[in-house]
Amino acid sequence: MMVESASETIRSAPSGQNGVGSLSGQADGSSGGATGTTASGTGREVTTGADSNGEMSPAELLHFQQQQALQVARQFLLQQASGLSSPGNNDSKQSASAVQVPVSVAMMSPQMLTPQQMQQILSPPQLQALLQQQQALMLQQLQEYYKKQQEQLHLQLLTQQQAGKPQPKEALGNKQLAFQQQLLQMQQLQQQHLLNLQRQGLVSLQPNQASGPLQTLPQASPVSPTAAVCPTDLPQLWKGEGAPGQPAEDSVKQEGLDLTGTAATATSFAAPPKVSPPLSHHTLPNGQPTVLTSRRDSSSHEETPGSHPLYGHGECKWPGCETLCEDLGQFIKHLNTEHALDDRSTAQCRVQMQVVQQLEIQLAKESERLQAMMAHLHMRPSEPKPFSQPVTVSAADSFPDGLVHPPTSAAAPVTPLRPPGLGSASLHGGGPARRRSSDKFCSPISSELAQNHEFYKNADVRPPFTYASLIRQAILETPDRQLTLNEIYNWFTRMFAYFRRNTATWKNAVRHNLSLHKCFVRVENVKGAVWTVDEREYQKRRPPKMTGSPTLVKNMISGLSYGALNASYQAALAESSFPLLNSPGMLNPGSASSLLPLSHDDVGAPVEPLPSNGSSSPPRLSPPQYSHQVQVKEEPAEAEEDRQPGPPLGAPNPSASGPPEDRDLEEELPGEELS
DNA sequence: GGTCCTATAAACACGG
DNA sequence: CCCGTGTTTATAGGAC
Repeated sequence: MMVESASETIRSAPSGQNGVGSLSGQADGSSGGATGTTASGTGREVTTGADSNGEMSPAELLHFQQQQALQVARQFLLQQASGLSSPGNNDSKQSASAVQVPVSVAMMSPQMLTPQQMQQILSPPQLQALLQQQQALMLQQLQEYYKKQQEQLHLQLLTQQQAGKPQPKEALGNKQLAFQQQLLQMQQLQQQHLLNLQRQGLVSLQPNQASGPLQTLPQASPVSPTAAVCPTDLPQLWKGEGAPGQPAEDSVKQEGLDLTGTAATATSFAAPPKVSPPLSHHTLPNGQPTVLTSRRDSSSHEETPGSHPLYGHGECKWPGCETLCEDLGQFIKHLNTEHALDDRSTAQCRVQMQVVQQLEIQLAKESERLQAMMAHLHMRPSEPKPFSQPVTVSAADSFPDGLVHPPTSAAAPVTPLRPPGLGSASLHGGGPARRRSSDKFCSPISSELAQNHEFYKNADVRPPFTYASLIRQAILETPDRQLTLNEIYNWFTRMFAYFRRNTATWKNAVRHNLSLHKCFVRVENVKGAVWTVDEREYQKRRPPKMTGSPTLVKNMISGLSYGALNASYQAALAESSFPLLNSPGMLNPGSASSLLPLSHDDVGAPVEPLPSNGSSSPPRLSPPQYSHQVQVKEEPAEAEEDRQPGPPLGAPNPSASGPPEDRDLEEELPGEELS
């Protein structure tokens, strides 16, 4: 989809690789480019089990099952995510393969799209409303359900007691057993719910089959999940296959649900003319690497050579699109034509992103619940939670240094699987701690980078940042805030697989940028020259525009301008039949801004670094004011910059280190006034 | 259509 | 002379 335009802007990979810059050792072709992996790695996690309970204590059982439920949820999340990212991987109508991926992936992958970004994309009010609704409903539902289960349990116990087992001892034993069973049942039901949730995206799964493995309990669900819970307004989310008789399709249909499902249900399914429940079906693009057992239903497309995540069962899995395609080729064609980069697709993408986020939140909640349960039962989670996230998803949103980032399935296609729990932080060569400090005044690029560090590092993908911003980032990541040219080179190659491969040209570009932009100041040193960043200059020159990943940028921009957002988003909503969101009331820019820390990417967000200045009329600001603001922002950097260049390195010429700044200031202020 | 910004390519200067 | 580093110029595409 978005690839097309992307390739347009990002003019392919540098063709003529004259061996000019011999970066000697560093260009180890280790990058390996976009080799396999894909999201397939998800398939196994949940392995059923759960049956041999006989010896487990209720608490253990509980824990175990909760874990499973969580895993299932996780799976679902991953799939959702992969579904998101997938579209970009194949449709390569044009060429520039290496380039395309990044853009599209960057655009859709949750990994790349940080929660913040997602939030940017979706108007805060929308998000909030969604979240709240969904959560409320889910909670309500679960609570009701569990309540009922417990009641039932109680009842059963009573019954048993009344039935009067002669021996008290046995009675107790029975009681326990009953409890265990009940617990197990509850857990299984819960798991089922989760599975349903997952399944909804999988059109293919048949209710019976799906439930098969689960129905290990004899008294399996006297109370069908649905029945138990079922307040009519319940999100279909849980409805799923609760009712055996219900055709999978049925439940599937609502899949739009989770995300909005709630909302949608609550209001009504005002399916727009064109596409009905848009989000529906596709959600789980193709292949669900399935969680449970190895059901073949979903068929592991991922693995199949000629598969596409958005293509399955002969039809396009794009949200709201069920176009039948005979073969992959036809599908690709369809994809490129029908789902090209446009407002609609973009918006749909956003919606999908929200779906994922939604699920993440749910997972977090479940996780929290588990912990609470465990705590209550005085159990300490024995097994290391594979996905243990900070329980509160919101935490991820606010990552101070943008290091934490949830499910990374998005990057799956290209990056080596990384331990989910592991933030990219740990991988940061430079050292997270160090960066942390600098982040304060680093542009968001840092967070973006931090979050997707792994991705860029391993994927031969062109980072969606300008050379200037990258160089700056490299420099600012340094304690000294200064780097030699060669060190900058190294940073590039270290941080981006892309720059490991396409050497020559970008080095030239780096040099060119260093020389060209006033924001880069060259400081003579004992051992040579180092480059530093003049934040003032850098900030000054940002407002104008942005380049890098056109699509990404575009999206970010749109995310910033509510007008655009609303337009596209509503378009999507219309198609997605999310009436609730569509209601004007939901879109409230005012609250939006207050809720979201609109952090833009350095790439395209001129505003961030200079918030106060963000009024975007820098030049107009009175000199004192302007300079003041800048200084405040910059102080830390400057301070270091001032000292570092000189003293630490021997500073033969103190004039070199100190002056540059002053000089700049002098030079700049006038310039500002002029502009 | 003009302007600004960025990317890319390439020529050239300089010093080690 | 080669190489790395810097500087500068030219060209092209995208965005406003």
